[in-house]
Amino acid sequence: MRLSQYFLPTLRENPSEAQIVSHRLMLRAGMVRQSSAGIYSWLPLGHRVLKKVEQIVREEQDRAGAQELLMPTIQPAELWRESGRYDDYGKEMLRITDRHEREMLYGPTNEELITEIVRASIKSYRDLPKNLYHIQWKFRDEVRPRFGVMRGREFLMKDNYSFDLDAKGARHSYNKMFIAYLRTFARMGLKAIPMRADTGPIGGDLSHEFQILAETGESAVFVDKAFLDVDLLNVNVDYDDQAAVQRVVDDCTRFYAATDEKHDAAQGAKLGDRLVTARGIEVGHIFYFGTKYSAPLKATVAGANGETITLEMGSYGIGVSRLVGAIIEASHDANGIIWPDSVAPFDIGLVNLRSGDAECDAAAGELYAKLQKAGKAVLYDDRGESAGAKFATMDLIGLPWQAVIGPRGVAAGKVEIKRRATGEKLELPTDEALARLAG
RNA sequence: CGGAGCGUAGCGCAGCCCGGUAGCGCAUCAGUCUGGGGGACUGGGGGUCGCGGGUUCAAAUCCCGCCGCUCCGACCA
Repeated sequence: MRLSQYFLPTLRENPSEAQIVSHRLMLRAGMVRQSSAGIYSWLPLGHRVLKKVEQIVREEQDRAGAQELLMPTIQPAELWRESGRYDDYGKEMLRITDRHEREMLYGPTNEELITEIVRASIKSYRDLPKNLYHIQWKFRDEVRPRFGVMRGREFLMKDNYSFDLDAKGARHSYNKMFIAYLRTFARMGLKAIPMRADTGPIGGDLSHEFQILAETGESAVFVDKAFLDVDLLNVNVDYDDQAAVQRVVDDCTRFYAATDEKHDAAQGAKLGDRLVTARGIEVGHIFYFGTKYSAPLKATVAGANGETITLEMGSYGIGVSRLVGAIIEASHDANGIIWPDSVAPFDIGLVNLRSGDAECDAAAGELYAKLQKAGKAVLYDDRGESAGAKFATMDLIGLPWQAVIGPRGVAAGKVEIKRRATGEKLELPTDEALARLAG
């Protein structure tokens, strides 16, 4: 993509409404624009990141055996009356009336809808277990949206729902998601710590939140220092091996870690100076809640002996749009964003320091074509801006690699490449630079 | 939902107290010079001062109402 043609409205100054770093940088880097409180448009650069994050989530869900579907954003109030949550949910739920005066709502979550789908179509114990997910926009009418995309009212969320015959099967479904979550966050360069969590209005008796430690986190968290050394980034296991899966989960929960609501002061005190108090950004939440929805909604199947079995359910959420902000909170410096390779909107930023100069244009154009041919996503800054402006833009938008072509380098047959994360710069002969970047 | 603050050009702000018909920096457009970390100069364009009402000869400025946004707290992926 040529930057001269790309829609990338960067801002030199900080918009006054943005208080935290990820919000400021997303606005400045031209990733999002606010439409109204807590509701954002995703501009091309932000949209690319959102899609990358979404795709990683999708791949790890698929790997763990979940199946993707897509449910609507608008749901009938009727269903929510069946589960009893229509009144429980309160003002956070956006209620809508259609032209026929039917009561509808913009879904804040999908337990009712998925349960209806399953109860209508799954009738036999032989059809279980099932784990179904979708990645869809949700709306929760927060009293006080803030922190940009991290606490919006409209947000993109992956949510899935497991259906099992018994508690043992449900536990395994839960454990698989636990591991899928660790893998998902690790692929985004994030260390998300699983913590025993409050189950909230969704209910249930087994729940973990996945928290990224960051100063701007919304809630206080308490962690055993030893936990910070546990390798959560290289989890790999055969999902069908129930015992092995359980061992991994046990291993990753062996140290104390709790959110504010679940924190046990006495247990924390026992840790002494091993207790770390920090703040966390919640990027995922998993629940096992048994028959909380399947019972009132009558989601049952026939068992082997013709008996009626009420389904055991769990639900699992990942805040996809929130993750984009969370990644920035975890990875930035004074000059801008530092994207982990896996979610970067482009792999390489190619800077032509002297657009309009025949030799520079030719060298940059050639490198641009070759990198693209090698399968790399390249943002080519071919604008007539000054060198400083181009460097500042590249640092701001945080592409993992920068390749710089200028008259000095062209004369010597060299290209300078810079790693955004470390600032390390290397001046290499053109073909070596190409090999390095294309590798 | 309680408390506070702010709405003036795309962004950041001044002007408001003490009424006289709008200004600065950045961005933007044209041109010239520049050219390895948001460069310089010259000349342009862009604002029903959030909306509605009131006071006044005259309102960005004073008064009333509304709307929006932000911050602190209680609540949430």
